[in-house]
Amino acid sequence: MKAKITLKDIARELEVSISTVSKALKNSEEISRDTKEKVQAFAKLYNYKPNNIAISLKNKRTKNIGVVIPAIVHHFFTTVIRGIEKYANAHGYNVIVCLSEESFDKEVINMEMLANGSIDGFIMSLSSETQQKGDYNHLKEVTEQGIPVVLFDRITNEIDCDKVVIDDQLGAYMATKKLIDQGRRKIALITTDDYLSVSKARTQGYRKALQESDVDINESRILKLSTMEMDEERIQQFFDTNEVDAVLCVNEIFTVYSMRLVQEKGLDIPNDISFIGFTDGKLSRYANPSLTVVAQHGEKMGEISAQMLIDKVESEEEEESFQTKILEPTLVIRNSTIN
Amino acid sequence: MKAKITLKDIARELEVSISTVSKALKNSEEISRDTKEKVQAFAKLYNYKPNNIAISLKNKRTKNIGVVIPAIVHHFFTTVIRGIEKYANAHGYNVIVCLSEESFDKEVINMEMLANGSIDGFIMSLSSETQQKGDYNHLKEVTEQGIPVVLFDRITNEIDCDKVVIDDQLGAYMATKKLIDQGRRKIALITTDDYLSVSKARTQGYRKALQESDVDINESRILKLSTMEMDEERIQQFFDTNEVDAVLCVNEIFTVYSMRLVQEKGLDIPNDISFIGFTDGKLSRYANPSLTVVAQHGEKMGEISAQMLIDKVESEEEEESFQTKILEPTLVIRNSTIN
DNA sequence: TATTAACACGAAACCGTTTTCGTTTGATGC
DNA sequence: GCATCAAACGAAAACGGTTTCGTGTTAATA
Repeated sequence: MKAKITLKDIARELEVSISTVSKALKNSEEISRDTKEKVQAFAKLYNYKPNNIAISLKNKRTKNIGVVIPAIVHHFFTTVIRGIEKYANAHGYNVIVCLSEESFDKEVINMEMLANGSIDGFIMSLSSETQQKGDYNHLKEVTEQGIPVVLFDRITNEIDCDKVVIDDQLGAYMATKKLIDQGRRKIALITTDDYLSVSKARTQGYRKALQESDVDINESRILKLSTMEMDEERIQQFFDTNEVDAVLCVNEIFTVYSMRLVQEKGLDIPNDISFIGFTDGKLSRYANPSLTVVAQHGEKMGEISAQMLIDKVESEEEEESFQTKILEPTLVIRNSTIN
Repeated sequence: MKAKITLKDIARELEVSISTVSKALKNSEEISRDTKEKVQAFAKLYNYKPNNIAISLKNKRTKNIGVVIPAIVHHFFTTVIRGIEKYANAHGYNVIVCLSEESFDKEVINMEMLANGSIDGFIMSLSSETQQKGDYNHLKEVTEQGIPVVLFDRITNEIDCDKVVIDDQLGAYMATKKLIDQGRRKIALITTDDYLSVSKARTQGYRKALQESDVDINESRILKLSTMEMDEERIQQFFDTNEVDAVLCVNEIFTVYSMRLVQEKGLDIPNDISFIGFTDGKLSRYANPSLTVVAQHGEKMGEISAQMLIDKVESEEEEESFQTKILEPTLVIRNSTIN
C-alpha cells in the first residue's frame, strides 16, 4: 500500500521548500527551468495529485454540488440528476445526492449536513411534507449564509433564489385541450393534494381548459391521492363510481395503473377512453398501449439548474438577482389517445 | 448575509483561546462549568456548526462515500443507490454519485477525481466498456492507496476487494426451469454480450437448466444485444425468424418491448408464449400483462454494499480479508407466465 | 512556610495546500 | 567599488478545526 504523496514529501526528497514545489507544479515564472523540470518529473513519477480537501479548505470552494430531492425511484428525478451530473461533471463539479424521501425532517438534516462546508451550492426539489407544512426556514438559513440555491420542479415563492420549472399549468392545459378536441367531455383528473406546487398548477391548467371550452367541471371527476403511496383501492373505487371517457394523470404510475383497471373492465384504449400522463419515462414508452404524455424534459431541467447554480457559485458579484426559468412542456402523442 | 461563524470568532468574542472554545463545545472535563456554559450558549445563539472540510483535513476522513455506476435511468441501479443512501445516511455518511455512462474513460476520470481526498471509499459497478476492455488499473491504483472498494453486480475477479452480487446463474436457472416445468421447450434468451459478468452468468444458468432437463440448446434462440441501446430492429427480426414459446430476458426493457412485439403478432401472453425478465421494477409491475421476474433485490444490495464499505472504512485493522456476498434471487410470479 | 497536586486554560503543532512577502545571490550600471 | 535590480527560492501565514503539552493559579498538604 503506497500512501498518497504530498507536497511536503516531494520537498523533502528534492531538498527544496514546499512553496517551491507548489510553484514549480503550477509552472510559475518564479522558478527556474531546472527546478521545475526536476519537480514535475518527480511528481509525475510518484503520481502526485493534490489533495482536494486541503484545496477546498484553502479557497473555500469544494467543487461539489448538493442535490436534495424527494425520491430517486421516479423517472423524472432520475433524468434531472442525469442532466445535473452531465453539466456539473463537464465543469469539474461532483454531485452529492441526498434523498429526503418526502420527509421534512430528512430534508432539513441533509441540508444541514451539506451546508457545513461540503458543497458550494444546492439544487433541490421540495419534499411533499415541506410543501405541506410551508416551513422553509432551512432554505432561508442557507441562502442567508450566502450559499446559492436553485429550486426545480417543486418550488416555493417564499424563497428568493433561482428556479427552474416547466409550465405545469400549460402542460395540463395542452393535454386537456387535446382530449376535448377529440370529443371527450367526461375528463377525469387523477392528481395529488394541492399543497404540491406542481399538482396545483396542473389542476389549474385542467380547469382552465375545460372552462374555455365550456365543458362543465364535475368535481367528482377529480381524484386527489397521496404522493407517498399508490392507493390502488381508491383508484379502483374511482373508476367504479365515475363514468369517464378520458383521464389525465399527473404521473406515470397513476396512468399505467389506471389503464390496466379500465382494460380489465373491458374498455378499449383509446377508443372507449383516452389517457394522458405526465413524465416521458420508460413506463410510458413501453406501456400497452404506449402512453401519450406531457414531457417534462427532466434532463434539460437538470442541466439548466446546474448551469444556473454554477454561474452563481462562480460569479464574484454580490448582486442579488434571481431568475425563474420556465420550460415549455411538450405533448408526446402515442397510442393512449386517438390518432 | 450572515457568514458562518468559526471557533476563532467565538474565541475573540468571549476573550478565551480557540482551544478552550473547542474543548468547551466538546464538553471536555478540562474546562470549568462556567466557561463551558458561556461558550455553548454563545455557540447556540450564533448557530455555530463546525466546518466539515477542516475536520476532514484534520482526521483524514471525509464521511463521504463515492458511488460510481454506469447509469441511473435503470431501475436496478436506482434501487441500489437508495439502499446505499439509506444505510450511509443512517451512519453519518454522504453519498457522492458519479455516472460512468458505460464509458471506461468516464469511469477512470470520476474515480481519480474522487480518490484525491473527496471520499473514504468506493462502491461501484463496472461500466460495460471496462468489462469489455478488461482494464482494471484504475481500481488497482485506488486499492493500493488503501482506499476501500466494494464492487456490486458488475464485478471482476481481477481485483481483491469486497463484492456483492446476486447469484445470476441461479436466477436464470430458476427462471428457465420454471418455463420448462410449464412445458415450454423452445425457450429464447435475450441477453447482452458475454463480457458483461452478469450476462455471462445468466447465460450459463439458462444453459444449465436446459441441459439438466435434456432440452436441446438451439443457439439461434440466443440473442445478444448491446448494453447501450435498444436495438428494436434486431429484436423484431429475431421474433420474425424464430419460433419460441417462452422468453427469458436479462432486463426489463428487453422484456417489455418483446412482449409488445409478440402481442402485435396476435400471440397471447402467457398462453401462447411466456415471458420472464430480470429486475423487479415498475416496468415489470405495471406492464400488461404484469411480468414474472427474477428479483435482484437492489435496495438490499445497496445496503449491504454500504455496510461492508463502512465497516472497512471504520476498522483500524490492516488485515486484508475480503468477502464476496452472494444474494439469492427471488422469482416473482405474475401474469406473463402461466399460473 | 515550602511543596505539591488539581484545576483551568493557552500555545502551538498539525492536516495539505496557496500565496504573499521577504531574502540571498550574482549581474549590471555608473 | 558601490548601489540597484532581477532571478530564484524560502519562511510563514492562512484556511478551521483537534489535540498534546505545557503553565499559571489556587488550595491542600507536610
